[in-house]
Amino acid sequence: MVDNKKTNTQNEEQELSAVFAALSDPVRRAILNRLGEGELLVSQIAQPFEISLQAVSKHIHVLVKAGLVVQERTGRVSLCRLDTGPIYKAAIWLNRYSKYWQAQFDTMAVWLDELDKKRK
Amino acid sequence: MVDNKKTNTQNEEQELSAVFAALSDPVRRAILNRLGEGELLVSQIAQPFEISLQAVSKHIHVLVKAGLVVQERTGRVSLCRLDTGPIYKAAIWLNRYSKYWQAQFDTMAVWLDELDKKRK
DNA sequence: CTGTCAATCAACCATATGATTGAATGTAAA
DNA sequence: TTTACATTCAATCATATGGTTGATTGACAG
Repeated sequence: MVDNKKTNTQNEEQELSAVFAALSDPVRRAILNRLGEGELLVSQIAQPFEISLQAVSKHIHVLVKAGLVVQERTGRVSLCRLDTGPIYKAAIWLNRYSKYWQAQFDTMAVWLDELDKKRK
Repeated sequence: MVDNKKTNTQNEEQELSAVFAALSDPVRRAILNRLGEGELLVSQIAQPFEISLQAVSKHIHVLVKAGLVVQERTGRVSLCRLDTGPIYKAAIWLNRYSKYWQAQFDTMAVWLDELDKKRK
């Protein structure tokens, strides 16, 4: 098996790109939010959206390819659930900027307040 | 000033989309990495890349639009530095999945080990 | 002034993305 | 064994993205 450090790094880079790209779409983030509350069928995921079922199915596929969602087909339905392994890596990458977070901590505090207000 | 809760949420969503989209490109992540070590001119940022200066300039512009980089033009040069405020929001968003992190903590530990090995 | 140089603007191109509609697949129910 | 239903596949379309090259802007040096 040919697999050196450089190749690994490239794979990590690609994986990171796929995760961030998957998270860059509001529909996909909404799907992840709903899956955070429990497993759902494709049709259940699609229900609240105004776009077609096929479009939602494609979004789910993007999430699966990025490793954020696992799909398990039993019979004619397909259960989807979170698989947040790769999100670790994204979070870890973001954490490398933590020293800057400290410097601008007030900004974050303000934003957290706003977020709390919205959730009431 | 017309600005209701729904509009705010949409703005937050768009901002989050812009941040994640900006982070989804390996060149832009590399730029952020380098800026993490200090301020740099556009030409200095472009130097290690094989793509054209114009392409790098466009990448920087994407980072500026996402609010991750601030560009300050003095004379004919343009200093770039990190502005990680919006990264807070991305990190906070990711943290909503922290309960899943706990469940799969072993996976993260393994990945962190690999990361350490790479940095040696 | 005039030429040089950092950076951006502009036009263009190839490919990727997100959506649609219609057909196909395959399981469950009648 | 039909029929209905959940999901995916396929073809198509409009727009976004990332790259190129060439022209433009605007500050500094000779």
